[in-house]
Parts: sequence; C-alpha cells; structure tokens
Amino acid sequence: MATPPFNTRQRILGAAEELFARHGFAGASLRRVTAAAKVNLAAVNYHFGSKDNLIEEVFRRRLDDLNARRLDRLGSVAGRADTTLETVLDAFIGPALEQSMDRHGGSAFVRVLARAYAEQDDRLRKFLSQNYGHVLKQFAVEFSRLLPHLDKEELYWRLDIVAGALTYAMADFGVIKRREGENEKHYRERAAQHLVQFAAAGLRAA
Amino acid sequence: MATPPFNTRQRILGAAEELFARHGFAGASLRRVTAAAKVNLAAVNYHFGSKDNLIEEVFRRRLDDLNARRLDRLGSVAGRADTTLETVLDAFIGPALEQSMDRHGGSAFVRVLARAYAEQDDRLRKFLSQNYGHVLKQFAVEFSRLLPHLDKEELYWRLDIVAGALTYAMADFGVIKRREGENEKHYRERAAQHLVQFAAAGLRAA
DNA sequence: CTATGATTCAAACAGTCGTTTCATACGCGA
DNA sequence: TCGCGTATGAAACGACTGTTTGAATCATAG
Repeated sequence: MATPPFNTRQRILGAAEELFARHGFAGASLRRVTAAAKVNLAAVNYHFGSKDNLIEEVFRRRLDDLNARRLDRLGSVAGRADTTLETVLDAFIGPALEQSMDRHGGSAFVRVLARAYAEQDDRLRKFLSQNYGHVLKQFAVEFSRLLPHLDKEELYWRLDIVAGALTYAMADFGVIKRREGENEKHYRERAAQHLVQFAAAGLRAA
Repeated sequence: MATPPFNTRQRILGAAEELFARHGFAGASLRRVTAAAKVNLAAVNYHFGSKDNLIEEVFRRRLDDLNARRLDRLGSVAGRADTTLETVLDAFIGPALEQSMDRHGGSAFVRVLARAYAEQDDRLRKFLSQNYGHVLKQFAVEFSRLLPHLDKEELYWRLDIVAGALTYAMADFGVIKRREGENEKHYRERAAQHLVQFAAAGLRAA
C-alpha cells in the first residue's frame, strides 16, 4: 500500500478517465487503458472486478468530493436574504471549476461527465441518479426560493437547460478555443463567469 | 431501385441512427445494426464502404435538409428591422423541431447529434465542420447584428453556450420526462419554446 | 529466516468486432 | 432465353474485446 498517489488503482483510474473522455466508454478498451497506465491488463479485473465497476469508480472518485463541496457551499448561502441567483449558480459551478484545475488532470473528468449525459445506458443512469440525485434536488429547492414567479414545472425545465448548458460548456466541446499563451486557469475562470452570467439571465427570464 | 422508402440503404440508415443514438458509435456494432434493419451484414460495406462512411451518411441524410431549411428561414428574417432574437433562435431550433417529429423517427437523430458533440473524434469533427460550419457562421452574423453591445469574443462565448444548451435539451437527456398521455408533439414544442425563451434572455444579459 | 497474503504477470479463454470473399439470386434489356 | 450488372447471402478472415487462470513476485508479520 505504498506511494498512494501512484497506486496501481489510481493510475488505472487516471488513465481510464482520460481515455473515456477521449473515446467514450465503449471506445476505450481495457488494453489501451492498462497500457496508458503502465499496469498489467489483469489489474483492472483484480482491483475493480469488471469494466462496468471501473466506470462507476471513475465517477465515484470525483463526484463524492465534488458534490460534497457543492453542498457545503450551498449550505453556507441557502436561505439567506442576501443570496442571489449568481451565488447559487457559483456554488454549483465553482467546485467543478476548481476540480478541473487541480494538479492531476481533473480536466478530463468534466468531459467524462458530458459523455455520461449522452449515454442512454440504464445502469449508468441509475447509478448516478441513486448516488448523486439528492444534490440536484437540494439545489432545486434553493432555486425555487429565489425564483418564486416560476411554477415547479417551469423551474425544472430551466434547470434542465442550465445543466445541459454548463455540462457542455465546461467540457469545452465547442468552437471556443483557448488563445495561445492564455493561462488555462484564466480560461476556465472566464468560462465559468460567462456561464453563471448566462444562466442567471435565462433563469430570470419572465 | 424499387420501394424507395424501404430501400436496403434507407433501412440501414434508419437502424443505424436509432442504435447510434442509444449506444453510441463504438457501442453499436454493424451486426446489431444490420439485424435491426433486417438486412445482411455485408450490406453495410457494400452500400457504404465502411462503418465510418455509414456514420457520415447518417449525418448527411438529415443535415443537408435540416441546414437548408435553417438557412432558408434565416434568409427571410436576416437584416430586417423587425427581426428579434427570438425570431432568429426559432429559425435555428424550429427546423430541428419539425424534423424530430416527422413520421420516420427523426427523433433519434437529435440524440445522435448530441453524441457527435461529445465525440472527440477528429475525423467526425472535421467532417461536420467542413460540411456544415458555414451555417453556424451565417447565424453568428445575424446574432452579431442584433447584439451590438457584445464584442466578438463575448458573442462567441454565448453562442457556444446556446449551442450546448439546445443540443442537450432537444436530445432530452435531462430529467424532464414527458407526462403520461401528453402528446409527444406538444412536449417537443414546449421544449423548444422554453429553449428559445431561455436562450434569448441569456444572450441579452448585460 | 520462513510463512502468508496481496499483488503482478504472461498467456489463454470464448466471443465479438469490421471487413472480405465468393457463390447465389435478382431484374431487365437484347 | 440469354447475358450482364446489381444486389443479397452464408461463411470466413485476422484483429480485438472483457474476463479468467495459475504461476511468479512482492511486502510484511512471526
């Protein structure tokens, strides 16, 4: 159990995350994942049991921490009189932004998340909904408080759109490319700022 | 060359569209596609040459028509004094909406489009950009005219977000589900209406 | 040291992948 | 009816898939 940051487990998870982002879950084979991680092919089934479990673990590793920090920041603003829409949106987007910029290439994970969105696979959907669905519900409660003019259905429509927009934008699939020489950090911060601004206006629309 | 609507070619394209939407490009094998289309396995390579070409053809079949109608509607409002943001957005979203509701299951195609967005594959990206990039450019010109307070970079940021939001929302990946007994047509129309409203407000944000 | 459990390794499993081959059946003008 | 290009069919190609096996190696406790 030595050298925790360069564990066989962690090396596999890191390589899987990167390759799942680039080629999708079906498109990234365990042979390519283990080769990238410089571990033996059998290590995946030894440590995770199956490819499906590996996929779930890729999500769990990031989402446990990510959603904990989201709820933490939400908790510190929820119900307060001076809380704005932008504050709540930032509580959701900010942690994702920070994670995407940490040392060990969390930037691939937001792209994996976008893949998950596109995935129609029932198993994966159920896993994500069962484990992290309560986070979205908590945010919905606060949004509902700040947007009393929207009925429940209308609110859910807009939150759905917001979720899609930020998933897509954070995963930088679009045409916007970082300018040469521009700091990756600055780029992502600006992306988040644009997102919050846009989403807040959309949510407020009459 | 008999029975054009139930051609072997068309049957393959229809089955491929449906299965690509559900399982992704790598996840849907030619054997499952040809089985669903009730044609021989070799028919794909006979009619399309390769799986990659089949994928491109799935896009071409829908996008040629879709983008032509988008540009047509854009042409009838571009440059006019009474044109609003909502009008232009509708020129983009409307045709996609109509196509998704036509008889022969065009509804799967919007989900395939969302898959393509998530795909990092260079070949597919280049194909889409080379063949349909000019459509987005034309719309950007008109948006630029209606949003003079935004500089070029700001505008592109927002259009990027809009593209993401509408792609995901139209593909109904989210949590919003059609109510039982509710007409699919009404559902999609309402989705488009919410989208236009949301996107317009986001684009207008100071 | 030896013993023991955890981990890594090369190799093989059966199954599926995209693609190719070649024989057969079809539609149709001569 | 013949012949010819178009299309479909069953079968096989080698490569690759996720998973399993059993032996080799490692770290550590006694």
